[in-house]
Amino acid sequence: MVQYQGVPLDASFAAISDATRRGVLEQLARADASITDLAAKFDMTLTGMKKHVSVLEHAGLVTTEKVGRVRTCTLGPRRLEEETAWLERYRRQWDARFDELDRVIEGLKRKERVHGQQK
Amino acid sequence: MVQYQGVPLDASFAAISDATRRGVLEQLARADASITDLAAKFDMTLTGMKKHVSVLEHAGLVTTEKVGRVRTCTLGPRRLEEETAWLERYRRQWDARFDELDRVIEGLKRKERVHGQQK
DNA sequence: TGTACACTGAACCATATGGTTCAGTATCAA
DNA sequence: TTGATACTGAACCATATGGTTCAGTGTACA
Repeated sequence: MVQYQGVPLDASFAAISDATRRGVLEQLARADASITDLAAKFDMTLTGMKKHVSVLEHAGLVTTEKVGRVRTCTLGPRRLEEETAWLERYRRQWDARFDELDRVIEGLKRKERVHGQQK
Repeated sequence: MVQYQGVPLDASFAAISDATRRGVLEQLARADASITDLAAKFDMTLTGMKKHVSVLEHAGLVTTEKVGRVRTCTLGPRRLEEETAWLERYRRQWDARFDELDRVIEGLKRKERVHGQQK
């Protein structure tokens, strides 16, 4: 099986499998924000939001920097390129698989016709 | 915030956040398989593999049909289109965000130059 | 008929997840 | 210096996850 060497697909797909975290990413795409900002926006405690941000940070999707009291969150370096690539490859395989099935079915139909003629 | 009405992004992203399940999908892209086949391929008990297949099935990524003793697993109807769309939209926002940052930085540099001249 | 096979469900286990509260620490501002 | 703000870490909770074993049920086949 393919090993996806060092590519943390697990971590990033898990990170974006949560609606709150997807929302945080979209928010940060509009503007940087503090933990307090995000906690307010998503109606959650600071501690709760901190955990979500940590998950996103570990997945490389967000970077943070603390200046004074405030930790500012920014979109991280990763653009979900490997994830997009995986999905696109999967879709190509999916298409290929169903094209193949179509051919198999066509083959069966053809055989059926021949069979019918032989009767 | 966007609501993704009825679109089970959570379920599908969670489903593909597991390496075993991604492997199962790739396997099924090559050929249909029984639970026993998959369990053997991924060195797992039947019960364990059944659970993974159930997760994929609930996410609409796999369909199964039991004939006699054997449950055959096939790629499901969903091609991860919504998921791909979400990722692509995110990447566009990411790009836009960093273009904007570039402009801001350019602006600061320009100001800095003007400031320097005023001294 | 009897035996082997393929799956299924229940129960269990360890760990992770998504949240909270509470008790800090550090910083800002008056 | 005092008080408010912003975060952080520990502890806790309920539930989910990823796996197992064990005890079935139903099917195929000699």
